Amino acid sequence: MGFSKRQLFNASQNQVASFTKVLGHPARIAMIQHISENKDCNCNELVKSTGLSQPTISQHLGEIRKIGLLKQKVKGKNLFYSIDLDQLNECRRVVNDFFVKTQVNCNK
Amino acid sequence: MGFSKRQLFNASQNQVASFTKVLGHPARIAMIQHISENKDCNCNELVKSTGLSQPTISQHLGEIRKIGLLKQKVKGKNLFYSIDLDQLNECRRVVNDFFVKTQVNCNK
DNA sequence: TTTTATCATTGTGATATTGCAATATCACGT
DNA sequence: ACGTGATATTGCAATATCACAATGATAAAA
Repeated sequence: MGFSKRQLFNASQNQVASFTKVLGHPARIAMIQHISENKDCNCNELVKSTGLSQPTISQHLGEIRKIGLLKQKVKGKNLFYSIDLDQLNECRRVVNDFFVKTQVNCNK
Repeated sequence: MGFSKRQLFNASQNQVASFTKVLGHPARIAMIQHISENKDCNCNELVKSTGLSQPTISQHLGEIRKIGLLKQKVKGKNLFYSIDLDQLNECRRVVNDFFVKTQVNCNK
């Protein structure tokens, strides 16, 4: 095989997994942190701060964008990235919900 | 390539990523939920509840065990799994910390 | 002792991910 | 128009992940 059998699981389970999957790489964690710490952060800055190549960074940015965590604004030839706070909160809520429910169930 | 360049990132970033990576698969989310909802849950029960094969479940259990989320006790030929609540809380704390810090940084 | 039940491990095929070089695109400045 | 800088896309190689069949290990039951 090699692929995930998503159809076996419900929407909520797949949602938690799709959020956490994107967070499951240290480069993406570092990138999200860097973007949050530096207003008007562009791709080149992420390349420098991580030590990864520009295509690799661009690809990771695409993954982060897929779950809606990224906002971008064009300024001339530059693209400045920032975190979509609403979606970050949604992501946090979904993941935290999973933790809380699991914990509550354990204590029954 | 194909491997992650962990050495480029700090311990905290790698820790968040290693926790979320394990949660980044719907089968493991479903398994953790099922274990939390059913005291004295064994491997066979997870096979039935997920629809995945026994070796696959065993492999996922190994991943969950790696981050310390699993406790197990032998009862005859059965192995009963439960969630390690302390580690679940630790995991929750680490992940939530990431969210909180990111959010705070965004608002500066 | 043989069978049966439960779970882990190993081996394998299929697919996904990671990372980068090369190239493409696009907007600005000259 | 041309060159330059910033980012995305493509193509590729290396590695990791996912899933399962086959097998191994162990302990209760027959």
